[in-house]
Amino acid sequence: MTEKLTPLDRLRAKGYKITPQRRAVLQALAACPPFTTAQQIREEVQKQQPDVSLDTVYRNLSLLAELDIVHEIFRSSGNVYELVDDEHHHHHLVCTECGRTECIDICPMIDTYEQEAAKKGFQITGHIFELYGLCSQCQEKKSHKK
Amino acid sequence: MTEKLTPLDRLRAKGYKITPQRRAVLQALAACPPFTTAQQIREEVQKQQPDVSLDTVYRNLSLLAELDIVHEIFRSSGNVYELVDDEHHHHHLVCTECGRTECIDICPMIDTYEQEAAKKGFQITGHIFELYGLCSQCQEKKSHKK
DNA sequence: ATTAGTGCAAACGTTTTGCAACTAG
DNA sequence: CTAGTTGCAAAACGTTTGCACTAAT
Repeated sequence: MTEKLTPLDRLRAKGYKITPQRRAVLQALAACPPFTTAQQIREEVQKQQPDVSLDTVYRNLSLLAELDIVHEIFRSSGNVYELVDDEHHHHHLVCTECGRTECIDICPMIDTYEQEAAKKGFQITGHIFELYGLCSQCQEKKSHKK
Repeated sequence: MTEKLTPLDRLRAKGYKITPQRRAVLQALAACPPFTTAQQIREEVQKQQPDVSLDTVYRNLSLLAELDIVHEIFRSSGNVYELVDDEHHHHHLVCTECGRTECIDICPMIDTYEQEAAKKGFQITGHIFELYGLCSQCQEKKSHKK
């Protein structure tokens, strides 16, 4: 079993260099909640390394996503990122009005899907499951308005 | 039971006007496969109404998405759209290398999630479930390369 | 020494906007 | 008539890129 390497080790193993910027991005990812934008990650990074540019953050996030160290999730208002955490796999419940996000611990991913995908020749590498709805506050606002 | 209204009826019921452009967008959506970009929809629209502008297409897609007549799905390279089809509810299996997309008919959405969401005060309005993987062709390419 | 990584600025593509003209109801 | 809708052009936004310079190995 080849596992439990730290992100840094995995980078090294692939021949990537460990720069202060890269370390900082990884630290920022650990410090940020799930679903953080590149901008927010940059702000977190800059607390420690004030001169890291936004494009370096993007380049590193792309690299980390490629290596499956972070999840990259697409949103209309920009992509969001979160450190992959196999220990605490979870999904999200997002309010479509205000963006409030809650975690859901139940994962719908079952063997049936692997099989279904295999039938079509696919080898599954990941999945996204997101629930959309209205949080209690936004439900109230809506009912007042109408 | 209030249902089975056509998209046009639903627009009318909400007080929106039925313009030729709006009709054309709806027709284009019906003619396009799932996961179509705004650009592609515009091209389809222009086959019949050559002068429809891209921003009109966007405005209508946003409106239709708000009314739950179309699904708007976020992709890093731009959002994609598909007509909501309650008869054939499905999810997608996307190749992360080439973008090839297959439909999956099994839906993971079960009452447990509604309950889980309700506990957190959310009222669920929708969900996204997407499987990512490598299609057979891209699996081959990858194994050759390495 | 060599190659990967960085910062800068400029480019890119998608989506949104302000506005004046238009049109469906 | 008049509120909603359109087309245009320009702007906004997140993201990517080319380049010369720097730094990790």
